[in-house]
Amino acid sequence: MAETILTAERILEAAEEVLRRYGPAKATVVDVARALGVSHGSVYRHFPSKAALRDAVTERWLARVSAPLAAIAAEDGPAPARLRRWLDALIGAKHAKVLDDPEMFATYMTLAADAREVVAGHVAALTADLARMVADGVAQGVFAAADPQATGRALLDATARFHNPAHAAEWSDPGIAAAFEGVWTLVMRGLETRKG
Amino acid sequence: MAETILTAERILEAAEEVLRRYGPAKATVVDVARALGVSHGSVYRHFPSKAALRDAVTERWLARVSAPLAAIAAEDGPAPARLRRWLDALIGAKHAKVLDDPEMFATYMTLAADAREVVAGHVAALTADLARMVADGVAQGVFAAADPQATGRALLDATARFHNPAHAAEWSDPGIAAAFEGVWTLVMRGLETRKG
DNA sequence: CGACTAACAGATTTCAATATCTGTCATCCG
DNA sequence: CGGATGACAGATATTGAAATCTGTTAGTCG
Repeated sequence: MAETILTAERILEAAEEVLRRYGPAKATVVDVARALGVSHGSVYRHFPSKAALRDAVTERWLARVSAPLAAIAAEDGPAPARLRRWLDALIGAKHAKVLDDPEMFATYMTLAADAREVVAGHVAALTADLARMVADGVAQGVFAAADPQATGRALLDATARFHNPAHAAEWSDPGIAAAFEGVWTLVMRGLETRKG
Repeated sequence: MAETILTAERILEAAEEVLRRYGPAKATVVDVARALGVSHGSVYRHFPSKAALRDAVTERWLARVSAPLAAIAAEDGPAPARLRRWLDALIGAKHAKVLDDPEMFATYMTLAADAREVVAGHVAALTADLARMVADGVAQGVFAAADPQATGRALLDATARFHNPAHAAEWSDPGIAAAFEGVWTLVMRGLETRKG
């Protein structure tokens, strides 16, 4: 299997492993090439720069987060429960990642800070999921929202403390779950259609 | 004036100036003492450690932010407008600080990261302001909230993107004001009493 | 011919020596 | 005697020379 042809995919695999081992500060293109048994020049045939390689690693990682969420957003059934499931999945996935591999999480935070464009795409995908569920809720007559896209974004922003990595240090706070319930209650009340 | 007796207050003043000049990484207790024309041993008569001195500087800074907010929270009049004024003041103050002295803002972010307890007190003060306004709104019959304290905290959390320094990099985004309006609309709708 | 290598220039990082800092304390001064 | 000093030990930071890395390209190999 070491005889396989060198592909972008194999390079990404090796880059992820090298990042896991050495961390973002010490992982070099030379290390990645060494792990693959090729010269570092070969890596530059597939990625124009170290930054591009890191961006691609980041994109893969974010895709693994957003794929299952898109599946939830696309489900049938009542929008409110689906929205809750989606948020629980997003928040649960993030919290689990910090818990069971804090160093790798810190590594990805560093990568993401340098990959603003890739992150913007990820945020757009999440917003689209939320907008879809809001629109579904409006169609079902359970949500009131003039602009589902804007409301989707508002939901993402309002819950930032619970899923945005910038707040990761707060996730070990014992009151974090209660705090999320507080925000959930508030925004659900803001989303619901009025009775009477 | 250089003949004034050495007080904690004068040390804090000098420490702030030294931090402004050298930044958090290079500012030393020796620098502070030098600025005051005393030996660094004298500084340790007033503060038990460099960390305690930094904490005190941080506390002063946070107090300058929260004092005007407490005044707004304590005003009379309709709670919704007051709440909006309070949030505008908080967000406006933070954004102004980054805009007109980004380096000092970064310095304070570094200090705050090491002064978790002091920051917790600041957050508690802000939450108390919000809880008070929510409770006032309930008394005025314009807000519905079972637990004003929890709802106050939910408001702070839901608006974190717009005032928490961890998000400072996003504040130059041209869409940030619109994003705040989106969250404001959503949470106000969640706060209002239901008609009919 | 096309994937890969290897050598290179300039930029960045590492490492160990040197200098500075933190926190303490015996001592000094008014 | 209360407030300040300055010298000290151990920890931390700075510095500059040497090593390594990034990105390019001329050239090798199948």
